[in-house]
Amino acid sequence: MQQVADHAGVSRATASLIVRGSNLVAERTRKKVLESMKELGYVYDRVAANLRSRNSSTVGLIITEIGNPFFSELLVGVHQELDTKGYTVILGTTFESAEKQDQLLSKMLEYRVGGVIMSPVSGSSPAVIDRLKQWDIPVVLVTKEPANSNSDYVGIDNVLGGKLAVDYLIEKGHRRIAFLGGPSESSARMDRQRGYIRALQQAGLPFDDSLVVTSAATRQGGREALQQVLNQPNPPTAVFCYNDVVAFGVMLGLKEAGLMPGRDLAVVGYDNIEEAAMTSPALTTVMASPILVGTNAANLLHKRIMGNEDHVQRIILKPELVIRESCSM
Amino acid sequence: MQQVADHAGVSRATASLIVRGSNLVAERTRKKVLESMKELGYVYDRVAANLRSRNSSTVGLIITEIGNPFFSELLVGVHQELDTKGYTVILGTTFESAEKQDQLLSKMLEYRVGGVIMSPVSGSSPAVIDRLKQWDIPVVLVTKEPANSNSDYVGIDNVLGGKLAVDYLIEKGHRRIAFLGGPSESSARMDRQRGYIRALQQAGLPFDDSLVVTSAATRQGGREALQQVLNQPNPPTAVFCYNDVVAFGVMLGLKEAGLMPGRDLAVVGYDNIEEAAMTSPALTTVMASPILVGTNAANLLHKRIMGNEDHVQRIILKPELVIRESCSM
DNA sequence: CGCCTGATTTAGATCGATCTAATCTTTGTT
DNA sequence: AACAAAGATTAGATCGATCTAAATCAGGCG
Repeated sequence: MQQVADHAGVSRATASLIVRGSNLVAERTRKKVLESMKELGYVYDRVAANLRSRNSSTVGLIITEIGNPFFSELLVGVHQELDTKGYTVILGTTFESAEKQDQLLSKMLEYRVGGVIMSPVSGSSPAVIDRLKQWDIPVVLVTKEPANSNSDYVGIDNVLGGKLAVDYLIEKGHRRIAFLGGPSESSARMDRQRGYIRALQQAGLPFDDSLVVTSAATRQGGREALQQVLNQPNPPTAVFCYNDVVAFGVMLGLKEAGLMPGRDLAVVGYDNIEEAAMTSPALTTVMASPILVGTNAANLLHKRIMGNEDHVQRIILKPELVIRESCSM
Repeated sequence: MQQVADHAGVSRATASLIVRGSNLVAERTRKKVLESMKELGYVYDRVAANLRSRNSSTVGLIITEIGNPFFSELLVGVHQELDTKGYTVILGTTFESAEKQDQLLSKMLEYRVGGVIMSPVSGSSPAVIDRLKQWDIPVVLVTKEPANSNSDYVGIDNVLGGKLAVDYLIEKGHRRIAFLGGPSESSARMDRQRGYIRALQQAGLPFDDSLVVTSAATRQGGREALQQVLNQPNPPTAVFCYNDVVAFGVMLGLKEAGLMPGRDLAVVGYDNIEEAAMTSPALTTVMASPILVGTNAANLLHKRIMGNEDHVQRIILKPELVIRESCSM
């Protein structure tokens, strides 16, 4: 920058004003300096700039699992939205490990990010988040939140989602409905289960806890959960799955057992990831619009960083049931 | 850091040595300073550190499309590998726009990344990459490369992949085989087409260019390409698709037209993304192991950054055919 | 005890920008 | 013509670390 300034016959300070697009500077000088920059092939050092000005233009995104399309779609939403606002995203994945999550948060601190969007590891305490807040780094939680965390939150009405799914199954005539998959400590899972129970109660159906199985939120988890429930003396006629990925595992497991999803067992998923429309039978599922969660979170974080929001926000998106063929009995 | 140093009764320089894990410092002092850090809640400022020491510990990853599972799996590979080596990934998506790609490269420069892994936009010239090299920033290209770029490259033997797929279809008795989808300028697509043509020639089959259709590398693109080829007077009995996502679109289109993939038209994909095993019928496809591409690229970049590689590397992974049910006629 | 050697520690400059507060130029007013 | 107000520019300190080269310290030896 010194070189540019010298070449254009101005001071460093003036050159600095220009790269920042200040209107304090005369049009003639601006042109002159801009030319010098082009001529010398000057590259702005955003890192040095951030160091001095204390505002970061980078934000951290911490998710629990990158393999799950729900999160990669959420990433798309966040990324798109923040990109247009001029932020740079630095990415971290916890793989559901609290230790990794701590490391990542430390890293975000060390990089002095302007804010963080995170989906906390199931069962993590609000303390980890307070660590960021202590440094005045805004945090927006997505999809899950630790009990009584007092943070901005963007998520999905999981109780409603669970209820929608199970109401539909009941309406279709099912009376033994299982709830399969997902990690037990996850707040999202607990809410979906709450919806499940509420629907049963409302229909006067008994709650049978042998029909509720937790597992990893993966295909493999879904397969295993299905085994447990299928081997019972009185197996269910329908299953509501923690998410679409689990549902895929369940369908895979059914096929392996020579059973036909939709005919021999009704299956409902959750998330409505793109692939849900492509399986056979196409998956009936609760639409959670991960991209929308992402864009909302990004917008909220942006406002927070700008200081345009004063009190804690909670954005709860309403899910909808997408009916396809996996329960057409 | 000044505060920590004062509190521990040492100088800034000593404290700095300690955070960097130097062995020049006495064990007793180290302990003392580490304690002061804990007590004062000190947070290392990696940004400031990078500014002075000129080595970045962040690397850029530029991909063309985040929605495509091929890339999100590649991202997983890169991310995992670089994570363990202590790098931080900053992410960019070009959406196949050369302009966006330029912007992203500028951004990477401004952030003084230590290196870049990128899948260049189809048809981009080597000039954009030279811009980085001029600043001594190592670049590893993945999956596609501009004509005579002289860079490190990790990719898949697409000619072989195309040949494997079409050989198989020919062996199954097909004689009219289409090649559908993908952007025309993409080097990956051109190579797969080359393999397709080679297989036809070897079997003494004629090349009919009305059976080759380009499109966006998306589901929708696949659907559209299918229409074109299906409305012909003499439609094909098998299609080889540019990638799995396109193949999904094709299968969707077939179902919409009341046709059954595998029975009425054989379908082969490319990539072997996770979902390929889950569709119905399960997709026969060429396994390209995006994760492996990612980890290889990450390793190569790491070596380059360390200065452990002297001459240009090209890593070409050999694909394999994964036979499932989508051509079981 | 003084000197040398190797192990520790440190002062001060530096990375590339921004910020503050002051200075230098214009322009407008009476 | 004198002076104030507005407009444009700048010197020098600063952000939080690292680097260089020099200073300090401890132990061993003649």
